[in-house]
Amino acid sequence: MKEKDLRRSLSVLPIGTVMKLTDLTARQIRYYEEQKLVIPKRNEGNRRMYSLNDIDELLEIKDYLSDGLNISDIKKIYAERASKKVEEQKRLSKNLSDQEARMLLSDEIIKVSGLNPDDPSNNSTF
Amino acid sequence: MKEKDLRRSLSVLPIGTVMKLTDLTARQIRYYEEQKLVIPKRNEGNRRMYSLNDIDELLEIKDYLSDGLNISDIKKIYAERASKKVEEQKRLSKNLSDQEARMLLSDEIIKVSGLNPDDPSNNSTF
DNA sequence: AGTTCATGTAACTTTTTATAACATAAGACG
DNA sequence: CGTCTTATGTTATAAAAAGTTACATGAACT
Repeated sequence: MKEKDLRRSLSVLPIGTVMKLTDLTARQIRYYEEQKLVIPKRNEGNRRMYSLNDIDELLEIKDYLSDGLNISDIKKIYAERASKKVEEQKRLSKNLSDQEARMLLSDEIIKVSGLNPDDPSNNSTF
Repeated sequence: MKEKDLRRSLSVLPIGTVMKLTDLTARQIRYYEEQKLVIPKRNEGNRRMYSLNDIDELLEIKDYLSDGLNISDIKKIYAERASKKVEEQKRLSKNLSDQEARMLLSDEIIKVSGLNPDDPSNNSTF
């Protein structure tokens, strides 16, 4: 389900909302960014804008920390996960047809360019 | 799917985000509120906070307006829809057991009280 | 020509967020 | 024990975002 991924990766939430949703302080959220754990997009005015995926990551970090792990432990977990993803990616790319490759590319373009509010097929944005 | 409804009704988006998502100006969004079409929640600092449902309504209003309807036409459509909902509600309430009624009530309480960030069953917020 | 509707714009205030610097409690550790 | 590190709190200051209010305006209607 590709569309859901898109929605979840839209950076639309300001830090105040994230604070409420995660029950973290702004200080904590910015600190985890400083530690390169969750790096939000910025809007034109330099405000941090978070996605639903970012929220999930922050909640995960919160859990790990309360379980006694420290930031570098968490970084290791993320590194592990990332390398697994790369492997999976390699495995998949072996049997991608040109057609499929084009589709994935267009998905990426949509993600980078943001929403297209005039597209009438976007009945429900989320 | 009740959980999805809850997510969609969470007021988490500031007006700036809504502007981008709907391609409406702040003036337009506030005007539709003045006309009682989409009335957002407010945060502690009096800022308007919108839900995903609000976004959908705004997009619908935008469509209707560009189709040549005016605000009072749209109000009529909404009134129509609301009365249908009331009928449906009446019809359903006929065969609700006490058990079901209690469940619906607890759903309402959750909605009104906002998120419970400490509930460990909330694995993914959205 | 005058009125209404939907929207633009400008002025001014309050709230939110950013950055940076200093402070500190709790553990780790020689 | 004293010191260092880690994660977080606090405070000061600046800038961006958003609130309200009032006035302006083009298009459509009568």
